[in-house]
Amino acid sequence: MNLRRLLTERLEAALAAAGADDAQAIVGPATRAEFGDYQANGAMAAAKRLQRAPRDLAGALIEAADLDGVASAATVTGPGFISLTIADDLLARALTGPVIERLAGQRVVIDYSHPNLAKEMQVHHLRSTIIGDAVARVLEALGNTVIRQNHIGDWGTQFGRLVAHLDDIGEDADRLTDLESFYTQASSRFDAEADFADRARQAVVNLQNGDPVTLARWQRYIDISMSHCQAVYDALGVSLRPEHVRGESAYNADLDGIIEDLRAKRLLTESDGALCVFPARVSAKYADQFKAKDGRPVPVIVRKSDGGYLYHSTDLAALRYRADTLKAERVLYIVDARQAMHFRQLFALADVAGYGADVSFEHHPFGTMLGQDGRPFKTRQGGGTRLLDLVDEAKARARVLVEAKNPGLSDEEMDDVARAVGIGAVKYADLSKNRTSDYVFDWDAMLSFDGNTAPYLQYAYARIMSLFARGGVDPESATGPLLVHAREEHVLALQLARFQETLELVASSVMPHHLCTYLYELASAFMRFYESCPVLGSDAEASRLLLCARTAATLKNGLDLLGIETIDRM
RNA sequence: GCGCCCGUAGCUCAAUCGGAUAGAGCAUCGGCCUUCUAAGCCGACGGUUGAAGGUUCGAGUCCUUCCGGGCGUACCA
Repeated sequence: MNLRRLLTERLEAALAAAGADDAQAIVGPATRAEFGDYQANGAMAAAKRLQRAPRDLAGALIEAADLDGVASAATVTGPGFISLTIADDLLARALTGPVIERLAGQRVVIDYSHPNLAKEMQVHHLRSTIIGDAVARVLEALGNTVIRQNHIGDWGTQFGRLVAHLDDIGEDADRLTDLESFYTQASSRFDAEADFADRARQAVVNLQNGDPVTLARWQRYIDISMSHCQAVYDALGVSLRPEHVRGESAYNADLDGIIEDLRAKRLLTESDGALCVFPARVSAKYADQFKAKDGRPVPVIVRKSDGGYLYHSTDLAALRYRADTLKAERVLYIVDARQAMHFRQLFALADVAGYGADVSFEHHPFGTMLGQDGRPFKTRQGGGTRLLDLVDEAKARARVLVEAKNPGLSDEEMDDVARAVGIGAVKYADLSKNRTSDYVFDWDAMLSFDGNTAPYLQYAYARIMSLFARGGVDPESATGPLLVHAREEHVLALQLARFQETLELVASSVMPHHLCTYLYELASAFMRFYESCPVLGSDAEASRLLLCARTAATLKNGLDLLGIETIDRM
């Protein structure tokens, strides 16, 4: 049940009846507890249009709106706010319905993770991978058909030297367990050995020409590198699988056709030997965009002067594939904010070429991951932190804490808790931030288990499960009915009923931190309830057990959508 | 130079379409375990939202200028 939508519908019907047809009710959580549970701010703007006194209109809307069984109180406050308190009967119904309501969904392609297979996964791959995965899970849970696309970097000149190096040392997998040093070796040989550099360049040509032997070597390298990525996904609890991979190389065969199509549509201009599209020239819509410093239009190069292709070409082919073959209605690119210009150009290119005209293409950027020194993580010189190392360290640090906090657990349980807590902390630290600006990678912040963190949520869950274990009650059998007496019970029930609207907000905004904030507030509401309201053996036991069971289910569902484990004991 | 993004408490971050007295956590200080896990709860302290104007009944949010930071800016991705 989506309370926000319900209130919006009821109030907007009243607004329409009052003569303001398309006026918005603007319903949201109340900013202060004294103003009830929700507030509607739309009366003031509508009053201006209708030339009425805001407070009078707000009062009339409360009279006219069908709020029976929805709001137990509705009052005009301040200059014309409508303050609403949700009826406990409605909360009782919300708490016995499905935890997540599936809606009529869309076909949504999500492009995320996209590691560069030339090297091992580094911490700067974390954000796209984790954010994209959470978004994919939320959209799926709400009834969308989600198509994950791992657009891996598996093509380009750097693979020439890797293939040449692999050629020299043989396919000894042992030498490839450390991709990082393999890449470094290949790079330094490329710089130092002239004949090696020649063979590396020849390998690039052979790859592009489809030479079977070179392709086999390349495939061997890709397979090994990809299995490293899969190990990271598995360790992180990321839902990406090999079948979601569709890398840059998959579009090779489409590139010539893309160029021919652009040529046929008279969009191409040759400039310094390169084939370009000038969005500012071919469409009045972009006349004021893509300008250089001197005001001249800036081109998007789709084929280099040497005949080679660039990522604009590959991304355009991928875009067309997603629109035409995958039949996407919405395509989400979870990519670094530094690529914002690239995506503006890409979407403009698709627009003038007529690809996916009725598809919503959306770039959802995130800030760069910085080191403690405030500088971006170095990747080219191999100065980054391997993701697999990060996972191991997170588990090790969590394990130390678990041993200190709860020595009574078995060794196996401690491993489970350390994994769930350590990895959960790392993922949650990233997911809980909205910032499109930069993000400081900080071990201490990630592994600090206080405040708005995964362990706090996991602990709340474990406490509830412990309560059910102690009482010998199956959470499934806790069906109420809900009877609200204490203030803490109302607040907790209300927060539980807000899960649906929160998920829908995450789906539309593509911002998982809203779910984190929600879960943190839910856990807080539960902790306060738990401190002040005895459950087992109380007069209100059945109702309170329902609140506990529903909180546990919501925490588990919510954390699962974030890709974070829950444990029954910690 | 031009373009995009950012600037909120000592620190890390919230603030949904422009709403009411800008909220959390950490840190600091003070309380609460003989009953459901103290990885918890309660309280105190902490703000000219970078600056100045403007629009509005109402601005952290929108507009202008300036200051500071990050990123991007035709053949890397």
